[in-house]
Amino acid sequence: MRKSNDATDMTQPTNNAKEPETHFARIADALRQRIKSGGLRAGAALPSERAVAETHNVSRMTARRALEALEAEGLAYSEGRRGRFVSPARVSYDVSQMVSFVADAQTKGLDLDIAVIDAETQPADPRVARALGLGDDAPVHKYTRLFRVDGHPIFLETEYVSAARYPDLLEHDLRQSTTALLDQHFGATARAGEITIRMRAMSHSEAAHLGQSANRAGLELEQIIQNADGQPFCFGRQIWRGELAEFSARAIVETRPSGTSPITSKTVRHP
Amino acid sequence: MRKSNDATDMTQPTNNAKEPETHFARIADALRQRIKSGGLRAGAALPSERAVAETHNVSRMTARRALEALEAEGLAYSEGRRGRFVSPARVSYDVSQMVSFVADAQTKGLDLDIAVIDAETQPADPRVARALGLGDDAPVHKYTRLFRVDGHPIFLETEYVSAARYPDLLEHDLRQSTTALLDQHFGATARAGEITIRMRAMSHSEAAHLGQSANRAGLELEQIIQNADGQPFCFGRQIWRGELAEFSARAIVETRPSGTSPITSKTVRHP
DNA sequence: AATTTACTTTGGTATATACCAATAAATATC
DNA sequence: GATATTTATTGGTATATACCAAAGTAAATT
Repeated sequence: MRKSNDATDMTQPTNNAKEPETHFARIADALRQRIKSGGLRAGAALPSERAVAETHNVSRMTARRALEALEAEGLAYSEGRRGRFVSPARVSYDVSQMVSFVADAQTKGLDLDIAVIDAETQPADPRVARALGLGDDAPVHKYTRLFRVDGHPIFLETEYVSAARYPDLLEHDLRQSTTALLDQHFGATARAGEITIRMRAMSHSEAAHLGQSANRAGLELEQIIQNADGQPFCFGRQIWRGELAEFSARAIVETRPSGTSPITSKTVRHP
Repeated sequence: MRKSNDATDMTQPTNNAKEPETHFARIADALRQRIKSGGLRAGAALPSERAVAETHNVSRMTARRALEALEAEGLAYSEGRRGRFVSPARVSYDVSQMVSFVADAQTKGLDLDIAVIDAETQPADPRVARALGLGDDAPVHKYTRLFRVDGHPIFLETEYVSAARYPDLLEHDLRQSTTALLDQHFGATARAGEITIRMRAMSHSEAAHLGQSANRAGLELEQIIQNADGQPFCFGRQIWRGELAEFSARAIVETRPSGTSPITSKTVRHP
């Protein structure tokens, strides 16, 4: 069952402005109802474009627009030429408590599995070198892994660590938490992390690994993991299927702004 | 100029797998180049669908797909029937240091302006009541504001606070930081916050306020702001234009998991 | 000079059609 | 019974066309 996305429309200034109510929107509404009412549950196949076109007496392109609308909402996803399916519930990831999704997923009892897509050692590019505090072209281990929950690909991660510091890392089984691995075998304990989250489009190959069609938007999560001395020792970049995830964090207001300087408001354009 | 989105494709296992190279993809490439090379800078209008169709000798629908691909990447955005334009650089928001975007934006010297869309007092719905620790149907102030940076609508926020605790809040000018407002006039000081970030589609009216076409995906940021006693006093929901923002956070690993129990890896499906 | 009117451009929606490649299912072959 | 082979289904791409409403521009009118 889908976790109700109770993000009710925020802007209802008492007006019940009639929605455009185009043709494809009505069809999308109908399908949306079938999903919400439980007629189509998570994992179930949606009717094909041609089927929707016929039952609603519209052209296939219009049926397609309706189905794509559901995709955009995250209610459904496409598996290429296999068909479209109802999305499962979102997975929550608390980024401020733990730096490892694996550990977080474990405590929640999720059926997680990890596949190693690629692993190699190569010179660090400028961005990676900067993040890890290494010199340019310093050797780094780079490994890409695909994470699945209940069989659904959910995100793709590429991590970088210094090859000089952790020489035989790639000899270990990478299908586990690397923070745990680095902790146990190399004494590198995660103490803090800097995380950046942004929305961006997936590349062709990323989309392919995640079972998505190209040009889909996803969430990129970039993190630099530091040890007790504040030294960064692991840099990672994840691309998540945006409709399947949500990230939570706890913020602490440390720097009590002295007096909280009066904030001047700017002019308003639509008064 | 666009901040280089140095999210280089993560999955390049030495293979230079030829991209599908469809017709619309080639056109998108050409436009992408014009943007990256500076030929089209932030704010500039992209050629219209019909213009692209003519110069590349394709149908308008194919030209449209190319332009929509750029939108999906965040390189461009559509302003309805006004045309498509090159996106400005992303705005960064540090969610772990400050609970207020206004304060964060100020320190960065951004040209921020706030427009009040709606403000009213009404009984709390269950979700809001739960977040604020109030009884159901307790009166709350609800106000919706549109935030712009350099004239670009960037996010829409609806906040809820107890009307009983802060009776005349709506009498004040809401075109400023409400955390500052609550702090100065009511002694409610933000100390911590719980934040959730997820990707979702915008509603029609949200998209309209943000100058977007319908069914666009955006980033929802939900936050519960607490005072020094851990009591929640402000609940807010923001919907951001995903291509214009990025969120950063700092995580601290507090609970040192004793021994870091060995993590069993699951079976891999694509070995 | 300010306002109204007419025209043009633009993206959004919609139809009808066509071909392709990957997938899945049914069928024939060994 | 396991293995090829054929067939049907599906989403992805592409074309050509058409109408609409909103937005911008130019011309005519007051």
